[in-house]
Amino acid sequence: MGAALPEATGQNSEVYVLVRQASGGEFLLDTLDDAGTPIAEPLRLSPAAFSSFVSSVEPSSAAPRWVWEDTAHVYPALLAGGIRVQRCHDLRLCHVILKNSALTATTDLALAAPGRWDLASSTVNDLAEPRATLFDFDATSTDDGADESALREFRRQLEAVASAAEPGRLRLLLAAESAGALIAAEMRYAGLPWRTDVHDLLLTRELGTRVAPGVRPEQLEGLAQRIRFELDDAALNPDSPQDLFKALQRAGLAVTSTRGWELKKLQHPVIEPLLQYKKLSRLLSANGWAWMESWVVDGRFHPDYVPGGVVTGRWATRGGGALQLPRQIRGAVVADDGWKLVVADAAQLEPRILAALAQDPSMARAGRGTDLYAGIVSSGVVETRDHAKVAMLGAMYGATTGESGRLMPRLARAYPLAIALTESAARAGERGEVVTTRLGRSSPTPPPGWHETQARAYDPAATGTDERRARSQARDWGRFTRNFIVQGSAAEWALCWMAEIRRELTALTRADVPPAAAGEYAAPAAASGPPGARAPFDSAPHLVFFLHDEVIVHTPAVHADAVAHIITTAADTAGRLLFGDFPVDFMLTVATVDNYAEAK
DNA sequence: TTTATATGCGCC
DNA sequence: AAAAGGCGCATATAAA
Repeated sequence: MGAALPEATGQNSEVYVLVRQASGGEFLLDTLDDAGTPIAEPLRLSPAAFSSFVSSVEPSSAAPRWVWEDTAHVYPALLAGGIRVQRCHDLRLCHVILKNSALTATTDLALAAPGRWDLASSTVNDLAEPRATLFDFDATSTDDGADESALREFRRQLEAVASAAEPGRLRLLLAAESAGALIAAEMRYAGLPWRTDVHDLLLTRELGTRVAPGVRPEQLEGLAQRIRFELDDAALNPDSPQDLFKALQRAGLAVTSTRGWELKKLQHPVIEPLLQYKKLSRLLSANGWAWMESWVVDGRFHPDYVPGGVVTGRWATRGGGALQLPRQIRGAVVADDGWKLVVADAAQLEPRILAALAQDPSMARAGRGTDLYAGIVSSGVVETRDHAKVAMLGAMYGATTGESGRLMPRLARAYPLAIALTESAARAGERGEVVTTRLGRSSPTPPPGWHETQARAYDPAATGTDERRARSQARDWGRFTRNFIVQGSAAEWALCWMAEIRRELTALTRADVPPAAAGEYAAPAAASGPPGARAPFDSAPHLVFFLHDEVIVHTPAVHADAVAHIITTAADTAGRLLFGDFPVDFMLTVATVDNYAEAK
């Protein structure tokens, strides 16, 4: 195992190691400079030798940036061997960004026909099990002659960034997106500590004792009986929207659906038990005992995050619903003995992002050192915090009616730059144009048929219906682009925040764990925590949960204060990375707790 | 019987 | 009064 990495050749240059998997399962490694030029002999390694190689260069400061097609494909196997990497470049995720970005619109990469790099990530199967090889990574060309090899793709990506309008921003975005992929794999591997006994207790208190699948628990059955009595329908199945709708009509209730928010407005003895039934029924079906059985393993919930799964750059999930974990059951998230959860939430993240995007000094000032909505109130813009909040949401989502629409003009007077930015993003969308986030992620083009509908409204023969349809469709897309720049830029801030947290957490305890000697691949030590604790996450603080603007770090109690400090500092760093010296605060609420329900 | 769509509600 | 921007998931129901 004598292959050492060459020294970096300059201050700003980076050493990349492109990792490809050959059809036989062997790994092909190319050491490249930041132009994609080989600077060492390629290596061909067995899977074990590959793990050994990675662990021999990590976590040294001389470790390269690993370049691979799909983090979710390669990284779980390394983690299963107790090996983490510091940095990577996820070709598939970066391809999507560069292909769509307005900043790289004229590059070869953006102009190329769709190929295999445009395929969505395939699903990952078992934890820590690498998937079957999907592509022959030895192949350098496809039938149409296009060279789609990983090396060629990587070079095209480097070239696209280098010739982009804002290469610095894109470099940061690609690094952050790739760090997100590492974090997602690590969080899934480590898992969120989950007490099934506490979960069961919460369920039993709400629903009654546990019953077999398909059987209505006691509390739900009682509510169903009350609903049947109040609607005078002994055979009613409250789980059937159709049946329920008819029964409500028969009882003289003028409803157009069975949605909760519509029922809430009505006065009738059935409403209270019905709303309660819906609430409990949701708990049972979404996060009941069946969910517990299939998603909690050895005291850990393993959320399956999908980085970049949403057009705006937000993450999605695939099974398990980690991004919709209801408040009702957060008490089951309990730190291990001797450990703590540090729960941090970015307060009013999106308005602060908007203030910074628009470089609006007044809005930035409203959020300085305080709750931003309170700051808007104390500036005399509106009377209450609720009004401030609903007005801001309206500005970012495009409300035109209701209370939110009424308050908007006052917001526009107080914060002209911020509101002008949201309006200009909306107008761009209405014209069918693309908008771009702070770091360079661009919105998709309107859906098929959109332009045709717009064109039809300008035809001399256009009817009123044509015009109304076109106007409504244009406004819909304008609301999307208006929100895109804020939500997408907030997602970028969150990625930078998490990447900083991860980096600093690693540094915090690195001294505790001596790096393996070069060429020696140490088997992971036996886990010291509960059965579900997995090395290397059984001894050091690590991220376990992410929810758009919120993170949870599971940490040995002795490190909790240091972790809280790292999280707070990382928020400032993320703000500077995106917005330089523009003076906007990114405030956090940070709580060190034993269980998630205690936070907030 | 299996597969696709609709509904309703959870999260930010 | 209505119910915004982004989603995922379970269940019921319709279609194949």
